[in-house]
Amino acid sequence: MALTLVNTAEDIGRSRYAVLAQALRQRILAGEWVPGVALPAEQALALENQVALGTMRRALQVLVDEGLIERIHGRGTFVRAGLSGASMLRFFRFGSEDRSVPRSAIVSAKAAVPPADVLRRLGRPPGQEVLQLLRVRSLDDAPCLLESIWLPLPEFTALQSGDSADWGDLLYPLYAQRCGVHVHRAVDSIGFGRLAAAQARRLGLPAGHPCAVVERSAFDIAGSCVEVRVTRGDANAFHYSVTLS
Amino acid sequence: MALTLVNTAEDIGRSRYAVLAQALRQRILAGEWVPGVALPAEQALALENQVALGTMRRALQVLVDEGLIERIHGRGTFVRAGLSGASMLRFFRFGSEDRSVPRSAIVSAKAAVPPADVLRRLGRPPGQEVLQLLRVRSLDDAPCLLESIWLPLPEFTALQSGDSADWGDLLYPLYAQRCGVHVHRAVDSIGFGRLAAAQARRLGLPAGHPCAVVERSAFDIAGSCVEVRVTRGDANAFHYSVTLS
DNA sequence: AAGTGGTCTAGACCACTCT
DNA sequence: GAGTGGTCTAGACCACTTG
Repeated sequence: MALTLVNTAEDIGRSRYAVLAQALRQRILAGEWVPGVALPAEQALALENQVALGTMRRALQVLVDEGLIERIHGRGTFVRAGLSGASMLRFFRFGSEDRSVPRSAIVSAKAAVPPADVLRRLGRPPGQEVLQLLRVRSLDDAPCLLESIWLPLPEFTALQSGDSADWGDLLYPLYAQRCGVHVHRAVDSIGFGRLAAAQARRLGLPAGHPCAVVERSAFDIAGSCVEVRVTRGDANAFHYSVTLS
Repeated sequence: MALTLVNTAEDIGRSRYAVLAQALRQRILAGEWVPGVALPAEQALALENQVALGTMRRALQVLVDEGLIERIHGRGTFVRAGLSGASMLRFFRFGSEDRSVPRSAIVSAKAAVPPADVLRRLGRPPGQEVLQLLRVRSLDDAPCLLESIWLPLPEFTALQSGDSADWGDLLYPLYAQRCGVHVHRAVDSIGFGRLAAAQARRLGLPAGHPCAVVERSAFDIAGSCVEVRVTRGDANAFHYSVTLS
């Protein structure tokens, strides 16, 4: 299928490569190309759209900068696979020096109606049930992070019935394999709080202990929110670095 | 002065525009061009270096991406001015809705020998004196942030004698005007702690109250550390957002 | 009107990957 | 060797800013 050669109202005044980038973006979001399979060569795309090579290259560069595609010299242009891991560990410095992946234990997995703000973030109507996971992550058998995770249904029904013992330590690859959901972008919102008694017990800390709270909204390539997650860990272990320029 | 046309050992295997970018970068760091005055036109630079216009444009784009220069359509290419404000307020949500600049009060300003790690970050030998500022920032007359600031000497001698009453609420413009120091990049390292009694008193909070601690190292365009700052504020007001993609 | 950066073209040639 | 993206050229024309 070739790009339709229309000049929509939004196109006027915009540069050629910006219009091309937008057209390509829409084809990617529509699923015309999937991760792992190469897009047509830049030559072919340029011909198809009757622009010079350099113009098409520039349009593709826009999508590279957006993180939508990646280009590999000699191999081709690919839609970027989802995030494999966006470890919460980057926010904490626990004793162990190695940056190993912490062990994961699913405490519970059941359908439930979450708080209203979680449903809003998931873009679901009030009162709807979603899949709720409770997870404890441990380093050297010491629990360090507590996670509440909400996943929309029916997208994640595949996780509802199965045995969580063989899920492994990383959820995002699991989402991709079992549910075909690829996390492409995530927003982490950091705050401060205190552990409720039940939470403290699981982490081996006293009730009311200060904790860092990371609220994550994860999105797929089309921009739909596919996961809401709240992670809590000892405030004393929290550490994060930002650069301004 | 024209660029010297030498092929250093580091240049082999590197693209033409990368070599050009490096050469321009060095001339900028050496102070050949300063903020506010335009660089030569891309045409002139291309001629001077005997490359095509597109190649020079690409080299300049590298420096734009690095945040070293900015290009303004119809006006020219400029070395970027320093950060005007890198407000600590972006880490906190205090009551007042408007994102106004908090009032600033200098509590003390004196030469002193700082902790060893501060001297190390400033790249100064152990035992050397630097200028130490203690500052309280307030919103609606309520103190909200406490700052310890260390500035290397003799670069900041101009601030040692003067009256701090007329310094205003933003320090970085002051550094630029009075000391000729332009902050170009800053690294903020975030953690949680508790307020010592003296600190708590200044913020109107109980001793031992949880606080967020932001440790900043600020650098000039050449990469020298020109300020170390430790900011403390109520942990309950801390809030920050990061996006992964 | 003159000077600046921004867009676009139509090529050539190079470097990398896969078969 | 064939196919991919990466670099580089030498132009033309456009859009924006300033005098």
